[in-house]
Amino acid sequence: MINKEELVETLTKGRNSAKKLQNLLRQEVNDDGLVSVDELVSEISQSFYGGLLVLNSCNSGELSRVPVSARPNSACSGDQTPEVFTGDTGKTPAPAVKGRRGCYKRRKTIDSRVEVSSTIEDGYAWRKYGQKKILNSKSPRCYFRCTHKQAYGCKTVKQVQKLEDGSNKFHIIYFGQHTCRPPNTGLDLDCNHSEKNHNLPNSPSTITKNHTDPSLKQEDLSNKVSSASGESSSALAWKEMFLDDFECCENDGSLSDSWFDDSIFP
DNA sequence: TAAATTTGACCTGC
DNA sequence: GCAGGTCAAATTTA
Repeated sequence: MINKEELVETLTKGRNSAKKLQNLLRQEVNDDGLVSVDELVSEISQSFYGGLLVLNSCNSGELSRVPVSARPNSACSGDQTPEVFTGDTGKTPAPAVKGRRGCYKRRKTIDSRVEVSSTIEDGYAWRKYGQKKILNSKSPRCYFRCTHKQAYGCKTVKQVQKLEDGSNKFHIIYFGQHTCRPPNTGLDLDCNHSEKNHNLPNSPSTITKNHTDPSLKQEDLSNKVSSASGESSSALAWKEMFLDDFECCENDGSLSDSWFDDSIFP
């Protein structure tokens, strides 16, 4: 019997080590050698990622999500997000009452992936741009786009909806892949803009601020943010933070649909 | 004061 | 016609 969780962890660790090795080699090889080093390490990285995908494909349980830090960075070189038109749709839009509101094209479900997680945190910074009550669903659906959409044209969006099976988990659908830096790693394989990305604020504060207990004092929230914004462990810290909130509410019996309605899904 | 969130309006696709 | 997805003004927050 394979301990899959341990296997995923091991593969992820191996892949991260490959990244570090690449960064080290980059400092020591000349331009001629750089290409082959990059190719080699990328191949290693892709192999790890492929292994993780295989694992996840035959796993519908807790391992249903590939750790964000293990995603291949190749996505940085190409934006596959379905185009969201903000103006020119090919058709002549009816004159809007206010500006050009609503001139867009609905995204398709291709290039999307689904996750079920106990937390909506994934290490990336998201900005909420909408919320919608869904028919026959108690929980509204929230819409997020990458915070770096403007800065780097990262068109990744995600939809988050609380599951109604009583598991307090979230159904998350991602559209497109990030063209900004990987989450909280500080390590880039082949992002053309890796240098400037390293200076980007990428804390998950955006998405978490309104997704924690609203009764939380501001200084407490700040403390949690700062303590969770470390380079290597921030994702874990934020996950723990969420779990703390959930457990806290569960313990006093306040973790109910109304809790989500008022805080995460007001 | 800038950035993020909320929320009603508007548009697309089925 | 309806449900869902996105926009953007208003509001809130740091």
